[in-house]
Amino acid sequence: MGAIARDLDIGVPDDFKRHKGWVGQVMEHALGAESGSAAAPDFPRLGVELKTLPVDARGVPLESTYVCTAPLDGSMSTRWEDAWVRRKLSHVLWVPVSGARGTSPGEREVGAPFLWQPSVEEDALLRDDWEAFRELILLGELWQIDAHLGEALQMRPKGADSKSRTWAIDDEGRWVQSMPMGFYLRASFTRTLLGAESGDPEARS
DNA sequence: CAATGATCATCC
DNA sequence: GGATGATCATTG
Repeated sequence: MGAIARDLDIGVPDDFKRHKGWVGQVMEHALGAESGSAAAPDFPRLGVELKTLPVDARGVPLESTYVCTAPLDGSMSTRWEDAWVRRKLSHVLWVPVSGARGTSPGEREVGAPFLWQPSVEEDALLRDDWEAFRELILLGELWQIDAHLGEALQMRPKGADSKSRTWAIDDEGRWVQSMPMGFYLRASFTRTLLGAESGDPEARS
């Protein structure tokens, strides 16, 4: 990663404490992704999202993967087919980047990227989780939501800090201020995507 | 504030 | 050691 960044005249930080998105930014630049912070795919003409995936030396994901914000204001779609989460995950170019926690950004190593489209089974798994979250969100039962829910997809806070607030609708239909939440893919799920690539039979099970 | 990009810090 | 909840930077 350090060599790639230097080629692109991008600075190489000593750690991620204040540069959490650095790997993703460098890869976007390196691969010619266009969108920046816009709500569009990284490769608009291809409809492909780019996601880096931190993995350890064995190729096992170390972190969950952010997908998108969860709308808590009643604007969430009713059908999975229309879900923003689903669109974002319909075509993903995964770029594994190795380095255990503590490995400096410049020392991280890029692995073999692979283009992924959810299989029928994966789509169904994501759909089940999403529909359960949809129920809680649309019923306004936000207090029931935490990161323990969901087999593949989970919901976690997604704000500048714990004081961040967004508008939501509670269980009696009232507008309330609530913590912004996002959808994330569990590391256990992304691990199954890498399994077929790793050559490790155990990783596929 | 919300979208993009994620990892950190701490608890279990 | 892994997962949860918190946090950091940047852009429009």
